[in-house]
Amino acid sequence: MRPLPYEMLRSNKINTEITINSGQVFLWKKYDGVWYGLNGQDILKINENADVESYQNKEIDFFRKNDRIEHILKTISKDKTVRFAIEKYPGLRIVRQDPFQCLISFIVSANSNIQKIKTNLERLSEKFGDRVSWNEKEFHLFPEPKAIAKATIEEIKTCGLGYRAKFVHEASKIIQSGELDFEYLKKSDYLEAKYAIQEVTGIGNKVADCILLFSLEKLEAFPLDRWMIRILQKYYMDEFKFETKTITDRQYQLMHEKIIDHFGKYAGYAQQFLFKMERENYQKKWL
DNA sequence: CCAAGGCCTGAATG
DNA sequence: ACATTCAGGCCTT
Repeated sequence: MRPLPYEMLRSNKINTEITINSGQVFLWKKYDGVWYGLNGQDILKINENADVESYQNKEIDFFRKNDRIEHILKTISKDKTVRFAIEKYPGLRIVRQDPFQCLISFIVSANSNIQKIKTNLERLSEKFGDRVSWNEKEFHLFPEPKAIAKATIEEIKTCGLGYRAKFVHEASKIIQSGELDFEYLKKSDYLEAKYAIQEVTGIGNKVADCILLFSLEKLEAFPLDRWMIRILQKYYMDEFKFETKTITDRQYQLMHEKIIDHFGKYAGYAQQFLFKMERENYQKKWL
């Protein structure tokens, strides 16, 4: 199999624009050509080189620069489809998010669309997050668990969450109580962590995998949403074909096992490249 | 176990 | 205009 171009693996340059617009994060904005993003109780400012400045002066490896990206890209380059995607978006990365914000974000994402998810989360932050200013700009931090936990479901609904408001409320209470401990989950193995967070109503297979991949250090998580199923059917095996509208737990799990067999333990990175590729293809049809 | 139906909301379609 | 449909699923029956 043809190896990836040497220069690409060497250059190792992160494309912040593409990474931010790859469906992983929702609360990022450009001010005067500079990206600012909410990350829990922190705000991140990034420059063209993906250097991160933290409002809280924290050391955050947001773009996972410590991952052995060259090794990972080689490992997941198992077929021409992923290789094409990697060659097209070599600077795409998976980010390391604040777990609570990530968890709430993807509960909100269920049966929704990016534009609406953004609006919902912005309103949630405005209503329940602390207001701060930084570099002469006003921000609302992402709400702390307790701030949402003590709100009523009706108040949460004013952010446009609909039936998800109840889930968001419940999740916040669980996190606040310490019943779910993110630091512990980061150290747990994939399945243990997945079972644990799926106890929260509103977190099913797909949402759980997003949370695990983007905030809990589980690079083998491979979120299977509508898009990914379509991609797998289109470019991969017929085994990924479904006649039914809903995918059962068992089907999801079997699919994930096949995916790990194919891509290996960094499958989550493969998912991100495939997803980005197909989304761009789709959008072009409408531009 | 599996499959169908309903769900907040708002933008896009007809 | 207005009604349907559908969108990065999930839960209940």
